[in-house]
Amino acid sequence: MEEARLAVSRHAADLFWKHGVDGTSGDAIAEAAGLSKRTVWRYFRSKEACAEPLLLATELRFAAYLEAWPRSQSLEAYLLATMRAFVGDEQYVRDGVAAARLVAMLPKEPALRSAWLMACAQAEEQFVRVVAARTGRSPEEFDVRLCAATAMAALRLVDEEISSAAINGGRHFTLDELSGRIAAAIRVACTLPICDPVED
Amino acid sequence: MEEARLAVSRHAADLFWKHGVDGTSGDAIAEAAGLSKRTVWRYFRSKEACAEPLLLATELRFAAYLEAWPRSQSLEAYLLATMRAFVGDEQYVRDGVAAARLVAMLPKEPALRSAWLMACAQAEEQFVRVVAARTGRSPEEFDVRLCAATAMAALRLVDEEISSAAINGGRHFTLDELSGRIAAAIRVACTLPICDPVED
DNA sequence: AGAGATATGGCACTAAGTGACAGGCGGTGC
DNA sequence: GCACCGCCTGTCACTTAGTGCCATATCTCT
Repeated sequence: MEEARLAVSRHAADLFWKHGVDGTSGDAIAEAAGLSKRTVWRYFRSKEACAEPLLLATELRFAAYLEAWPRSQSLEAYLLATMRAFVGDEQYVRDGVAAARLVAMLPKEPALRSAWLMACAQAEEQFVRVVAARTGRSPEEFDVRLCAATAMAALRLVDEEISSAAINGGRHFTLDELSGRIAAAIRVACTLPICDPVED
Repeated sequence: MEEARLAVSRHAADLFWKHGVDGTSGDAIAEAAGLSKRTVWRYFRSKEACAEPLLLATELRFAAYLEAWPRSQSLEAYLLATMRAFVGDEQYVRDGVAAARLVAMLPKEPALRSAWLMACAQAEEQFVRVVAARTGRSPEEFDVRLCAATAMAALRLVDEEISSAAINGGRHFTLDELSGRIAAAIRVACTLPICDPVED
């Protein structure tokens, strides 16, 4: 079910990238995904929303890995390690490129921006759990949610910057650069001390 | 023009509040605003987007006041003073209540959430300018944008919490409480030292 | 007065999105 | 084996969000 939505999202992202959001119809998405229009509208509330699962997938896998973040490891070390693991996963890399393309077209496509922000908002939820786990506090606490929100804001900014530089600017990034910039931004943004090893 | 959009937005927000987003049609908004449907769709790309100007108005007036933030004053002092000024402005208060209502219905109305996030994203731009001015750095710098993003994330969270408590929970807030909580959250979230008086 | 830029309305039209009903298909009980 | 169930999907008619195109009003500049 969630996997099916993601599959549709991959096709939608591809079409959005090739023809723009306005240039791709709901019918085209349905056809590319091999589904009836009706089913597509059952999966998504709107055309832009078709982009969400793909956008979310990248952030979510990221967050999912953070859930497994050992308390004894620093953010930098863990991030670099997980990103090394990621590049072995072909699907992940493909999704990452597709997502970056979408993010890179945000300035031109206001409709995509709302999908992007919605995806970030969902990923924020996941972050709340990570912060809660790492600080041993409740996900309801304001400070916990605040820390998750600022961390997510940092990740979003870095993502936007890197995606634009890579796609529009043709720049290249090494894994160390990528994980380093993400970690640095998150470290600065976090309002709770979660980035360094925590003792139990 | 911008004023006209805001006027439509006020009517739309009212209808959204009364009948829900799905329960209000574009025609209804147009009629309430005394405009043709055609003009409404010229003003807004989508139905949800009709909510943006109102949502934005509150944050933007807030940010506009921050632009005038004297370098010698702390965040807390200035916020309290400006909010005292705000309550004298009837229109502002009405808009604030209407905006709070919309924010309070976010959990039930996914469509509104995207409008809300878009408004926050726009307000973030304004924040970038404030942070740049107060630190004497360029609005292009990553650190400046990061600080604006985290501050905006804090403001968003507080807004969501307070709106929900006030509208859904029937709670009451004094000006000191309001400005205090906003200031506290922003102070914690900021990644650059803009909250205290800056010497020139 | 007349040319041009800008804002609006009217109306036909396209495309996004929904409701209602009818299968298809994998369990589960017997 | 079959009847039953819940769940997902497709079809098709339908509503409503949203656009293209042209006519008209208003305003400004000369």
